[in-house]
Parts: sequence; C-alpha cells; structure tokens
Amino acid sequence: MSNPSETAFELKLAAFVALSQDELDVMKRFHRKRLTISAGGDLVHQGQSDRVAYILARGWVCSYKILANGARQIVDFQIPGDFLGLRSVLLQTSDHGIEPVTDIEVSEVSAEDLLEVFSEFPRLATAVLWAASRDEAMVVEHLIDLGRRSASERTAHFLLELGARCALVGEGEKAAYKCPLTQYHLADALGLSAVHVNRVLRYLRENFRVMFRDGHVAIGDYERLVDFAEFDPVYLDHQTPLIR
Amino acid sequence: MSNPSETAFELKLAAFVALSQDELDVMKRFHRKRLTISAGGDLVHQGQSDRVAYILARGWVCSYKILANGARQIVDFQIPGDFLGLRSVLLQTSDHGIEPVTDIEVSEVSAEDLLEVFSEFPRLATAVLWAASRDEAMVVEHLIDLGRRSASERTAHFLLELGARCALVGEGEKAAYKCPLTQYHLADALGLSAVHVNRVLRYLRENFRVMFRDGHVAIGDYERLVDFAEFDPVYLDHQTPLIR
DNA sequence: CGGGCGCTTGATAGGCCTCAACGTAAGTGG
DNA sequence: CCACTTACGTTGAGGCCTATCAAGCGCCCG
Repeated sequence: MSNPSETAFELKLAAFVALSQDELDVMKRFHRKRLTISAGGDLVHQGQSDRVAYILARGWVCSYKILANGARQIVDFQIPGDFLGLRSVLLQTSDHGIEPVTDIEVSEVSAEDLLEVFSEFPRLATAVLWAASRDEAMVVEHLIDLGRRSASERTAHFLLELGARCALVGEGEKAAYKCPLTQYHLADALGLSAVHVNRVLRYLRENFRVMFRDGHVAIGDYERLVDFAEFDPVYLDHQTPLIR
Repeated sequence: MSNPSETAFELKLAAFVALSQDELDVMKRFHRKRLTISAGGDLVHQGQSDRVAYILARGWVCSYKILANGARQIVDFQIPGDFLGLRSVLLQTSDHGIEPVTDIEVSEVSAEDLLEVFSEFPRLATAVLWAASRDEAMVVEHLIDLGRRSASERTAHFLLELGARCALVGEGEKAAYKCPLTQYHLADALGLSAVHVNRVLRYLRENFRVMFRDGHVAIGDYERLVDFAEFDPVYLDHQTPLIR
C-alpha cells in the first residue's frame, strides 16, 4: 500500500464495494509480476491469444484495431487503475492491439489467478463486472460520437470525457489536464484524418478557447463546450458503493 | 426447463461454465416476473434510473441513444438470451433507451436478486462477466464499423454479424436468417441516413447478391462478402467452457 | 378508401478526405 | 556549433462520399 500507483486499481474497485482487509490482501497477488514498457512498442499485438491480462499502474495506453487497408481505429485509452486485455482473457482471443502511449508500468495477471480470486471472493468478481460495465459505457459513448456527432462535436466530447476521467483519478482538473496524445492519436480515435483533426482543433480554439498543445489540454469556455458537445458525465461518476 | 425460450439465457451461460443443478435452480428466481411488451413502446426510456434489468426470452430489441438534434444512434440489438439494462443496474443510471423491435417477452430481474445470486454463486458472477465481455466485443466491432469502414463495408459487416449471431442461437443460418429490422433501424445503427442505406443495399444486392427484404436476409456470395467486409467472427464464437 | 409506413430514386449540397507543401521544435552526429 | 533528420503541427486545393430535400410507389390497416 506504500506506492499509490500500485493501488489505483484497488481504489477504483473500492468505489463499488467496500473492500475488506482479506480482499485487499488477496489482490496483492495481482501485483507480483511487474513490467515496464516504453512508448511505441506493442504490449499485446493483434491476433495474439495468450491468457494474461494487465493492470495499468502508470502511464497511458490505447487499444486499437488495424484494418487490412492500414487504417487504425483506437477503441479506447486507458489510464492508471484500468484493466488491459480482460476481454482477451475471458474470450480467449484478442483481435485488437494494445500500445503504450507513454512509458508505462503494468502488473501482469494470469487467467488462473483471476478466476481463482473470483471464486474465492465473489464480491471482487462483481466489482470487476461493475468496472467492466463502466468501461463499456465509455465505449458506447465513443460509438455515439462516431455514429451521430459531427467531427467538432465529437472532438469536443472526447476532450471533455478525457478531462473528467483524469479529474476522477486525481490527474489534473476537468478543464485543464496533462494529455500525452498527438493529433494522430486523436484522429485514430475519432475516425478522422489527422489533417481534419487539426482543422477541428483550430475551430475549437477559436470558438471555445480550447488549447491542445505540448501535452496539455486547457478548456477556456468549459460550460459552453459542454453544451455544444452535449456532454453528460453520469456514466463516469463514481456512485456510492452499491455493496457494503 | 420445459420452455426453451426461458432457458436461452442459461444455455448461453452454460457455454462458459458447466452449470450445476444448484446453479440452474437458483437462476429460476430470475424468471419469476414475466412481462410481454409489444413492438414500438419503450421498455426503458432515456434518463430513467430504476434498478431492474431484464433477460430477453423472445423477440428482438435495440438499445439506443437520442441526441438533442433528434438523431438516434442504435448501440446494439439484442436477441433471446441477452441481458437488457445490466449496465443501468450496476451503474445505477440509464442514459440510453431500450425499444422492442418486435413483440417481446422478458423476465424482470431486480438488482437485489442479481447481487444476491452473485454472492452465493460466484461462478455465475464470472459467467455474467464473460457474457458482458462478449457483448462489449460486439460493441467494439460496431465502433470500428462506424469509425473506419465505408458505408458499404459497414453494412456488409453488420449483416454478417447478425447472421452469425442468429446461427449461434439456432435462429436461422449465417447466410439466411429472419430479420425484423427496417432500413430505418439499419440507418440508425450504422450512422447513415435511411436513404443512403437503401442505396448501399442496392449496391450489395447487385454485387454480392445480398437480399434484405420482407423480414428476411439472404446472402448469395457469402465468402466474397466476408472478404469485402473483413468479417472475422472469432469474437462471437462460443469456446469450450473456461471453467469446469 | 385514405393515410401511414416502408421503400426507392433523383438532384443538389456539404462535410471530410487526399494530396501536397511548409513551419516549428527537438534530437543527433560530425 | 551547424547540418541533417525526425516528429508533430498547419494550411490550401480539389474531389469523393454521404446527407438532405423532394417526389413517388406499393402495401397494409383502420
């Protein structure tokens, strides 16, 4: 419990169930194998079918899929405390890649450990189900971005969501946070070309005083941008623990 | 166990864990409250925050979100055996609506029942987590449709996925299945206008002998279409149960 | 029989992509 | 210290893909 980055995951689950000492103890087994990976390399590559997941302790990663024509779609970004590759463990297949955006630190969790802990401590299984539901809610919102929002609404919505997520884990404020992404990352996440992302960012800068540069995001006209993007963060908010 | 439609859900979970008699018995409590709803009405409307989920026994539904400008994005369709509104129970909020596409039959499951069963039978919690992961994989694939596939690739991919899903639950074959959706449903799912869906369907009909009419889908040049859409059904396949 | 729903087709407009060029800043090696 | 390279960002011109508007058809059902 000494290193806060080791416990971002536990903190997240604690928002759902009040964790007992036993439960906290057993989760230590998740952090036995620690890896450090530098930005750019692949953590999991597309098509790989191993049976391990990871818990992100430090840094940002993105999960993506590459199509035959070379186009890449980023599905989601993960920040400390998030699970990586949980789906590939449960479904025994990985059809997407995971790439560190920054240098990262992860704990490797084997399928056996995971399933064993779940059967001994059912509340943890429920808590992870809750966390997965929260992740899915983000993917759903992202899907709505791509399906029915214009490029500028979509970009605005995305920047607002990132801010809210960072604020929730104490990495900045919702209207001013550090963000290691490039415009190419944004393009691949938003289904746009990098060129068009640049234009959209200019539009947002001129109309809502949105700054995206040098690894830092600042949103001047926050309330107006929330309105413009129809951003509603309910799906992100931590609630009172459902289970005591 | 007499009515097969009551057990589509159990069949689905059994693909992940080998269910004991005790586990089958306890799940009967999920089916105590049975509802029938006719097409068109809302099952859950956007913004509602009740604490019940449903298990779909018969018929098709779609979950969607409506934006301020009136545009609708359909996130996913559910078919018998699928959970409805699991996220809204766990996250205690529902920011999307659920609409029956056909007349449907559902079992209502309260949050208490669900969480109680999970704590008594941890394997069921894990099994539901697995099912939720499978649903998320479909949402992810849908997101890639919207982000990086052209209208025709996207439509083709979607029709192929529907076929594979129907075949898996024994409701038709992958290249010929009953489908109660209108072109408007397709449009709202694919992020297109209904007019353009119509044109795309004509293109697919002329180039891949894809028929979409009268509630029935038939795909003539199946292999060529799979190629065209880069359809890879790994994320749908039932695997050998992970847990015995 | 009228009206609504779903489907079809054409004309036009516009959002976003592609291609291409250029700017800026940081790193690297001689 | 400077030439070179690389990564990232910026801007313009032209064109394709998809939306919008509009009209019309067939069918079912009240």
